[in-house]
Amino acid sequence: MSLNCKYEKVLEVLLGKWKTAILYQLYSKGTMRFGELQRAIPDITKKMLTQQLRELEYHDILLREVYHQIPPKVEYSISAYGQGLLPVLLEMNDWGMAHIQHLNELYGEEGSVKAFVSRIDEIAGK
Amino acid sequence: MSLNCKYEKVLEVLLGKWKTAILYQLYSKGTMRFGELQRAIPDITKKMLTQQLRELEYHDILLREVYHQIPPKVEYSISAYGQGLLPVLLEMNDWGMAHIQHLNELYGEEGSVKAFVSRIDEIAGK
DNA sequence: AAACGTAGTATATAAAAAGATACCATAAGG
DNA sequence: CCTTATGGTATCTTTTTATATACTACGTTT
Repeated sequence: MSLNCKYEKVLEVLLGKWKTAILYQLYSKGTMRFGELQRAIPDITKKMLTQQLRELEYHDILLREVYHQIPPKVEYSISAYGQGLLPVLLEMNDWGMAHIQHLNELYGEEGSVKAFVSRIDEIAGK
Repeated sequence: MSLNCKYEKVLEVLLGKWKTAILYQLYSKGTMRFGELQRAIPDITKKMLTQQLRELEYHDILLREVYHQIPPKVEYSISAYGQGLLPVLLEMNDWGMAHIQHLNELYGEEGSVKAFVSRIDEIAGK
C-alpha cells in the first residue's frame, strides 16, 4: 500500500475555514480582485481573507498581481501549478457528494451537523 | 466545472489533528485494538483517540467491535464503506508528495513548517 | 486483599484559530 | 480640504481544539 501519510499535505494546503470558498470562487471565476472576493464570500473579514490568500500564495496555488495605482488594485487567480490541484479537489468533491448521500441514508435528512452531534452523544452513551 | 464545494465534506471527515495517523494505521494494519492504536501513535491521549475514533465511526469509515470480556477488548478496522475513501486518500497522497517536492524547489530543504512561517512573514512584509 | 490490565470518562487548562473593530496610505473627485 | 475607494494591518476578544491529569469498572492474577 502506498498510503504514507503525505495526503496530510493536501489537508495542510486546504486547512482553514475559508480556503474552500476562496478556491471555489477562483477556480470558477478565474481572476478576482480582493474586494470582489470579499463580496463573493459573505461574512469573511479582510483579516481572514488576507491570511488565507497569503497561505495559498505561499503554497503556489494562487497568483497575486499588484497594480501600482491608487486606489490599489490586486488581482488573484489560480496559478499554473495550482491547476494541478483541481483533479484532486474534483475527486474529493465526488466522494464528498456521495458521502452526504450516505450520511442521509444512515441518519436521515435532517442529518449533517445536527444529527452528527447527537449521534456522537449517542455513541458516547450520553 | 463540476467543483461545487462538496469536497469540504472530505475535509470534515478527515478533520482533526489525529485522524491522519489513525487512518494510516488502520488502512495499513487492518484491525487494531484501542491500546494498540494508542501505542502506535505516540503522544495521542486516550481522550483524543476516543474522540477521533468516534467521529470516524459516525462517518461509517470505521468499524468498532466490542468483545464483552474483562479486561475489555475493542477492535477497530476500516469498514467496507471506508475502503471507498482509500482511492481519494491515495490521490491526495500523490499530490501531497509532489507538493512537498515543489515546496522544496521553491523554498529549499529546511523548508516545510519553518520556511512556511518565515515566508508568510516575508510576504506580509514583516 | 491488593495490584494489574483494558478501554474508556470527567474536568480543568492551555494553545490555536477565528472574529470584531479600528486604523492607515494615497490619488482623484467634488 | 473633505470624502471616497481599495487593499490591506494592528490589536484585542471570543470560540474552538487539543492537552494534562485523575478517575472508573471489573475479572484475573499474585
